[in-house]
Amino acid sequence: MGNRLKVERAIKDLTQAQLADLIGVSRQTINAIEKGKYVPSTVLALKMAKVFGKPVEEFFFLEDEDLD
Amino acid sequence: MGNRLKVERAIKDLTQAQLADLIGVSRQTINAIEKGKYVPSTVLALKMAKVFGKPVEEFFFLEDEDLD
DNA sequence: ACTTAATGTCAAGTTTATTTTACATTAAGT
DNA sequence: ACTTAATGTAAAATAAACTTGACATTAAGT
Repeated sequence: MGNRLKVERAIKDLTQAQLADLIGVSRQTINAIEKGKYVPSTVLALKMAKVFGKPVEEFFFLEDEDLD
Repeated sequence: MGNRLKVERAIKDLTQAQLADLIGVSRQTINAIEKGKYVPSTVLALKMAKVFGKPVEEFFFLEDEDLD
């Protein structure tokens, strides 16, 4: 799965730590997700959508490797 | 997190087993998600969005208990 | 009442997300 | 060059997602 977290954070002028705080996870979790190290839960994705003010699909998207 | 999976399945006329097959998980996983037993990964949510032809937010949504 | 498809559920096991702590690296400002 | 904020990364521990297999319950049709 690909993501545009860095860009969305930049738009809202948020550090990884600030975003982590806003959605209630650790800073390392945000970093790992942003780096594509693992896939967040849907609750996390929805919380981010709330913070960024746009739908999940605009910053998380399926890639070839995700297709069955 | 709440969901409208049962309704979306009905619209597409899909059984839990068929949906499971389409997105590459077990039938029990679909059942558990539908029953709110656990929260799926964002990849799963995006795959469902693809099957249902609508954004994630239309069938998964935050509830009071999800708010920090 | 019988059959069958669909759904619900449970237990045990594996994999993956997430936390905490801690330290290294990068970027920016002064 | 120095300081500080931000980011990257890693190891160990815990929690949660997901699988498989198996069985119980519900719904619908005949």
